[in-house]
Amino acid sequence: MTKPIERYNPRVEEPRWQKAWADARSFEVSNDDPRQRYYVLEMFPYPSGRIHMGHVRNYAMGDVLARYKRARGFNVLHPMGWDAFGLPAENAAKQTGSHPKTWTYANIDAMRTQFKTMGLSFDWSREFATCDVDYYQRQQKLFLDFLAAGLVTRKKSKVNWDPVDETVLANEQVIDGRGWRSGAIVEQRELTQWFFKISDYSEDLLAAIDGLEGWPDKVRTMQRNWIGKSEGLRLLFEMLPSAATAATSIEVFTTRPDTIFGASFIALSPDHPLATELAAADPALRDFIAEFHRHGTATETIEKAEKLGHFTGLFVKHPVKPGATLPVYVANFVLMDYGTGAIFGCPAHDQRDLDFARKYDLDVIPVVLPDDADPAAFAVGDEAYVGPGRIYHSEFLDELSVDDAKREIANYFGARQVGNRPQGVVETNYRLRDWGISRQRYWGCPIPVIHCDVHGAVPVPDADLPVKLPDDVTFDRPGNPLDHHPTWKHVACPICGEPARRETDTMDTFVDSSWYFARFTEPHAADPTVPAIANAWLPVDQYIGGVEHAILHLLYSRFFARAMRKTGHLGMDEPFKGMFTQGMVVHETYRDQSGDWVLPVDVALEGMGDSRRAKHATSGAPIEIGSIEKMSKSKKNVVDPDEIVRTYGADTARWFMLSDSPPERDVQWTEAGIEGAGRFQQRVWKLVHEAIEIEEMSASSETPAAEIEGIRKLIHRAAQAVGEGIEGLRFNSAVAQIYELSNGLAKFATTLEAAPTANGAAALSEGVAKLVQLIAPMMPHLAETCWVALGKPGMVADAAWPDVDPALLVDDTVAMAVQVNGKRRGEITVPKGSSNAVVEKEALSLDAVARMLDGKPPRKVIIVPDRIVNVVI
RNA sequence: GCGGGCGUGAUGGAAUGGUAGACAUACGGGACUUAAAAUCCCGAGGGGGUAUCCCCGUGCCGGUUCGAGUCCGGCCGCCCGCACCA
Repeated sequence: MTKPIERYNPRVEEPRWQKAWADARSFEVSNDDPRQRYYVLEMFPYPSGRIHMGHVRNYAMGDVLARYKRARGFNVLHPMGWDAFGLPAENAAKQTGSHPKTWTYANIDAMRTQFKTMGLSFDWSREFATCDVDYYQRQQKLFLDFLAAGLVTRKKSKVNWDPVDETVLANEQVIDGRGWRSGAIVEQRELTQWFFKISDYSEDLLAAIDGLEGWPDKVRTMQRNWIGKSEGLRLLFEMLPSAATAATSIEVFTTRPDTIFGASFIALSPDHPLATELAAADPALRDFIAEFHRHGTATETIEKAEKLGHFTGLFVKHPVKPGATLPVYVANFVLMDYGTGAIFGCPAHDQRDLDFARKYDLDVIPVVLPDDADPAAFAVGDEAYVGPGRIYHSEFLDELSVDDAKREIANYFGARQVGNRPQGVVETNYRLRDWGISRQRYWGCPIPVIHCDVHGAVPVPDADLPVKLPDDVTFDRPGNPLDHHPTWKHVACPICGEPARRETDTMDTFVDSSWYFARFTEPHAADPTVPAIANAWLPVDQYIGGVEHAILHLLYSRFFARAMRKTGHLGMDEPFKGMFTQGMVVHETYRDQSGDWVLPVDVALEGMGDSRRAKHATSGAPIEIGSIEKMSKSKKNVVDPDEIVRTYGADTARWFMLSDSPPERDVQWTEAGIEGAGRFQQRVWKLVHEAIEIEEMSASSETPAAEIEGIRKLIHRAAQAVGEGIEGLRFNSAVAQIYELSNGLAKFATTLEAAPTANGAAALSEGVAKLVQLIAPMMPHLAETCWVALGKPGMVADAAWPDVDPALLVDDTVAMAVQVNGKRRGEITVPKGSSNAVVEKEALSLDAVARMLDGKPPRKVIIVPDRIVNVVI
């Protein structure tokens, strides 16, 4: 090397290229571009004010794909916006006195700046926040259209009340009895709420999952389980007359009508109307129900073992055993909001029923015989038998399979009458409930409805949209500021003009994120979408986000697509063709001797393996190294992206995030890892300069053609493999391919420096130029700087993906492993496509093989052409 | 409890049923340096012979196969999701 190369300086180069891309509007996309479209979208963030490493990983992945697809000639839509409504803004208002709007937009500005330093290829001209009036006005329009189309309903319902956030939570937002955001124990309250009728689409949402081939199986399974379809029978039991109630029958839902001959009791939910009625005259039952409500859903995980019941004194007729009766209990394990809120218990074949029967000493009658069991000996102990088998002890169902018996008994009850109704009706039930969207909050999209004493809930006329949030609100007392506002809610009824009240509830923020992907296709349109344009872009080709949204957000968005289709805003049912859930960013945790968490930047590490020790970087106090966990502020195991960008540059951060782990798995952030990524950045830079200098050297000899071909094969194979890796979102293997190419080129450059050749320099130049293009999606700034250094025209961001010469992907000769009895003993190199006879002869003549054969002929020789030889002796 | 996934060197991880450990990180040795950093070269699954040879090896046990990290069955362990849904 004749002169030292200056180090690549990302602090200078990165801002320079970010400006160049912005000036050239490189990533702004036109809806009129005739090229094939590709829509890549990462889940938009909540504007907390600072980006974190999880964002860096998420958006780096999407950016690689977007830049790659651009290089492949697609018209790529890659937008960015803000999921900007929600409670933190109100909490900040309470704590700091700043207005939610001010706080939110300031956060957005800060995060936008941070995103820009990452060099992400977003079309910023399409940016919006869900709290923009422009956006939520259109969301109100969608609400009204859904309402008109019968997709919205208002009903009184028991709701999950979060006492800390003072708001209602959807079932899905309650995790282990606690609010998903506040962590407070959730209480039950009864309120009138607005609902989207997502359950109308239960079957459709379930069936369509089969077609979502670009989704992870895991997510598809989670959605199926969430929708929770089960097929069963609604069955009427006639009651023995009782003075306690006028009711004459109890309706149950069961998926196991085949076990009816094994029934030994009826159980009602504590919330069942009949239970409520009976409790009025039965203090003990009243206490039982009250006790149940005290526990509610909150402690269900703890008390799951204990099945408790209260006998009502009522009996029903056994529907298939004339003269027999079954006792009616109220039981704590029966849910009111699933099926009919009542069940029949068959203890032999349901674990819960068995636990209950053992406790209250009820009959356990087995009626399903496992296939190889002895009917005389088979008995149920502490474990119910829920598997397949033959029905027995069941008269006309005997000998049938479980499935056949279900059909038979359904027909039997279908043909009988109780009162004026069939005794049994086949019914499909879903776990999926309607989506309650009412929130008693200020910082959300106002529900555009006016309540009139005469006309009830009246939609706000389209012409009166938007219903804007008032700016002059205060947060000095609990509850909803919209409700407290002196004037905002007082309006005239749109029908009669008499004084009326605005709906003061706002929408669940999941509504905001259920259609933003559609809005991005034409973000400034007067209507929510321009269907022709939205339909051209959607579905999103590749959606990328965290697995924590695998159920709710994706299910709601799928519902929205259907609802928007029904109301003419969209033309497809499924919004996301490809879905990818990336893993988290994790880091070791550190604690000092008083048990307080310590930031990684304050920790000094030494040693390795079991002898690793940590101490405080400044005080030297000992630090305990804890488990590796998701980065979180509470455990302080966080690394600040700004800091990383300042120290190493955005490219290095992106590269490390992509290189270290498969994208769907968690990636462990390590100092060593980021440093290694930084070194690679410098190696590329150095290699580019070596290639330039070698080109300028005078060549006295020629590199042998075979060697040149070897290099060119390396180059073209890497290009091929990197492309395939990115297409398959296997970024880590694409990175490995780039490393191999770079190592190979560096080695070649070293030999050329000693003995320069013209043809060698040309091959090296080709390789380095292609290398720069291959790294461009991942380290775009470095690639641009190298591109200029190599004297290439324009920007690499606009360059086409390198062509691959298919001829260079195949070899004339092939190395075949030679095994003896399945164990590798050597290798032969033969022309590709060699006949088995040639291969066998070569293989058998290997020393190692000949030695093991010891003069005897092989028993068998298996040859997989061009792959492997196995000699069996 | 039910459902899904995963178990490979010190570490992250590669391997259409066909040469296990690519690539990276960490580590060790060497070169350069007054020294260090950086950089470059070399080594490396374990064990034995110490040369170029042999044995063992992808959580454990068994099976299918000429051949199993990969497929099948049964265990063990970890992770994720759902959780009284009749």
